[in-house]
Amino acid sequence: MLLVSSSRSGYHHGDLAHALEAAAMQLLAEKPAQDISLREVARAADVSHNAPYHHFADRRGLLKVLAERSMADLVAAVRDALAASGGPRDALIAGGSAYVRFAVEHPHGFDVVYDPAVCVPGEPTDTMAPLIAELEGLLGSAAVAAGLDDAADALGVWGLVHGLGTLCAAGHLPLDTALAVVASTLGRMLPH
Amino acid sequence: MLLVSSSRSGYHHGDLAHALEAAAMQLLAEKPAQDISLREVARAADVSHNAPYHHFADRRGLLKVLAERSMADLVAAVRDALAASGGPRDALIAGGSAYVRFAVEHPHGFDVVYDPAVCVPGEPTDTMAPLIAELEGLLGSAAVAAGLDDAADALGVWGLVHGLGTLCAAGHLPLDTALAVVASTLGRMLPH
DNA sequence: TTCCAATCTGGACAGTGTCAATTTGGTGGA
DNA sequence: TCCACCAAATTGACACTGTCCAGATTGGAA
Repeated sequence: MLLVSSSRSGYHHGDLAHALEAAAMQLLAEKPAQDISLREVARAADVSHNAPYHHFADRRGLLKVLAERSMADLVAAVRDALAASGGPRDALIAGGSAYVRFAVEHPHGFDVVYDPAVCVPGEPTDTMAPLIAELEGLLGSAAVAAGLDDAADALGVWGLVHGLGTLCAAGHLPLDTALAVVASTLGRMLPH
Repeated sequence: MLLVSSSRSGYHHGDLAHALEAAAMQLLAEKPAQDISLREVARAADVSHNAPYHHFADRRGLLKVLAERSMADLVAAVRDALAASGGPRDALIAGGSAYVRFAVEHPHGFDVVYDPAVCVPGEPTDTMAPLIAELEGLLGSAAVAAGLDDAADALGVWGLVHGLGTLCAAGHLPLDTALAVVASTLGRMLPH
């Protein structure tokens, strides 16, 4: 378990909020958010067990930041995949595949993004809300460009890749199977 | 918070395993599995904080049983919906809708079923494995009956309803929207 | 330079999962 | 009938957690 480079000069840390965030993201790569304790994060940042409370309201506050960072990464992965692809059909499949791949490669980050105990869509964060909107927008316009024509179709795409990503991350089906299902199911949905 | 009728006669409980299970299922209707403590369940069953250890290996053991019971309920809901419907297309849509509805109506039960920290598909339980197989079988044969033709299609159906159920339970879209998406997306997938 | 507000520390408390040692009460064998 | 035994349940203890509180320390503004 690596420590985050703290560069402390003395009593005051300087940029503890980011240090804690970085330490927590490192832990999130190894274990589920549920198993990450505030004290553990404080220890990793080489700071007293109470220091985090000056930068996050509580444990949930930290997890919210982890969710925001993870969501930004997820959106970026989908955005890049969409941009890198040729035709609109391939782009939609590539975007969906990127979504599934992210869920499998960053299972704990993916979980915390959609954990209702961390982020309640009813009370969206200023950072999280636009990210969700962007994700829906990316999938929606990719779906339209590929030949689908309404909001329900876009949500269908989201639901499909989200479900496959979740099942895949939980170990219920292997990644290559999930990716094949993404391609074939989207292929069935699209007009041909 | 109701106590489960314990009918204790004395020092020995008689059927503590089931009493604990019932108490925990009752708690699961109100709060996520993550927030249910072993001691709380023991208290609800009117028993010492260590009594559960004679019936479950540890906290995870209890949660596994909750997952098995919840999965049985989910499978039953899908099975009933499939059986109650007329044509094969309607049946598939009804089964998918039942899946989504279960996720929304029993969000904590649905969560614990697919929580990789509770049930790892790599080491399946004797009770859980056949339930998962039955669920896949139900969705698979319904998909085939409706006109889809291979395993990938069946997994696509599962992925779609699982994703929509998860997103819906997490509050990312309302139930009626999700049900409409189930119908329209499955309609697109099916040959017409 | 003085003083303040933000930051960090230590101590404390209730709650938790789990281990260990102990008590209880029914059951099978003499 | 009695007694030894065993599973079930108990109390006690420990380390760990989130969070509240009071005090210490600091950088920077007045």
